[in-house]
Amino acid sequence: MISNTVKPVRGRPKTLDRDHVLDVAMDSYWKDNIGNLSLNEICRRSGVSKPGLYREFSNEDGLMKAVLIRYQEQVLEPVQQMLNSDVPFREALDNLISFATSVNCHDESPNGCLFIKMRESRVHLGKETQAQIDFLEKQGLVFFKKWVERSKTKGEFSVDMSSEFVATYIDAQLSNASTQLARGVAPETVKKILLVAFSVLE
Amino acid sequence: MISNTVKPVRGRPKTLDRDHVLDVAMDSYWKDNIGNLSLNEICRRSGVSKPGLYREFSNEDGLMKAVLIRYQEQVLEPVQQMLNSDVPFREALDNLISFATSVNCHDESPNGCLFIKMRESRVHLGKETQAQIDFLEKQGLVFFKKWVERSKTKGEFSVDMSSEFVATYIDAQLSNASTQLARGVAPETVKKILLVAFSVLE
DNA sequence: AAATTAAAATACCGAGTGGTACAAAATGAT
DNA sequence: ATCATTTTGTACCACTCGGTATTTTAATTT
Repeated sequence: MISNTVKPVRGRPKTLDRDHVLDVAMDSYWKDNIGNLSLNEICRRSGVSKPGLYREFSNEDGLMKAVLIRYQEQVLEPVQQMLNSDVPFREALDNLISFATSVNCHDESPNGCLFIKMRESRVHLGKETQAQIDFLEKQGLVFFKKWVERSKTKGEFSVDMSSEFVATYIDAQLSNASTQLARGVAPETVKKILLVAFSVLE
Repeated sequence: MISNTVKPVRGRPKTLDRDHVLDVAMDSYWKDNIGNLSLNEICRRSGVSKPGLYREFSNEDGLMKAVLIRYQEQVLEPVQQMLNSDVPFREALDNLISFATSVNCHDESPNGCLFIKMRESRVHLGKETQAQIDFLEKQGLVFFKKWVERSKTKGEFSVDMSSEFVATYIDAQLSNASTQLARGVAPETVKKILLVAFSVLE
């Protein structure tokens, strides 16, 4: 948050609100089809001129990467912190299910996890965005793995599976839930499926 | 397959090979991002002029619907027939896993199920295609449900879940597998995940 | 041979894309 | 007041999209 407080000594004062643009862009990518969502549309929605957007984010790739970083900070990090706390495994798993199936938006529109959504269309995004996706994926898997390992040492997890695989399995099931929510499947149904899929972990 | 044998009495003879266009289109939609794949590109790949394609399929929506129907006939139907046979539940489930994780293409490129891929981007497709997707989805769920019910009466399936939910669960897991394959996850990993996810069904 | 019929492809349409050149505007420094 | 500096937005670029009007070509019928 240091970026917006530094003011240049001379020149026309900046009016572009970086955070506002990122909010609008994040919301847009989240709700609409990423591939069909143009920069023009984001400019329209955020009330920013196209050159202004390019000056701030270089190009579409830069904007998407910035959106992903913001998403990590605002949405993913709290979940990871929850996993890092001393919540018992089963309870943390339930929290995870709640996170994954919570309808996070005030209005209608599709839901799901923006990161997973972008990961699914990874190949068609820019290089910077791809790298950020890969980074978040790797980081997420490491988090899951460490969490499982900690739970094993605490004796809360005794299924005979490698922590690595369990992390992959959880990631897969959460991805599935996100995809289904985005498709419009009822959250209760998604929740039921997650419960059954995770029932093998105890 | 009657469509191509009827020959008009007069006029310039037809040279457009409908099946060839459908093959190319199916392959293209399967491997590439559907949203980024233009009719121009399909014309280029199939060696057909654009008006030719429009004469045959009316528009993009018509082509996609035709592709979906072809996919159902060529890929989905054999699977459903397998489920309709008297194969024991567990064996049929294993077959299903094999189907879902088989790398079906000669060359590199992404894999997965085209139907599931199109279902995921349903909202952005044409009306006819949407209707076809809905039809195939409903039909698939009915198939799964009947299969589970038959297995229950045969005593091969004794888990306490409604056949309806089991059908939904299986559909969800297969969708997940398809999405992962399309994303480039190793088929063996996908297979492992499916095995674990389906282990609750026995 | 002429007329009819149908399918062929070229060449175009308006709209939208990601991206940029450029001049007006707004400030501080001289 | 003028200059230097920075941000602003208009207006444009080449390109691609889905879709079509139009003319040419190849066959049968008369």
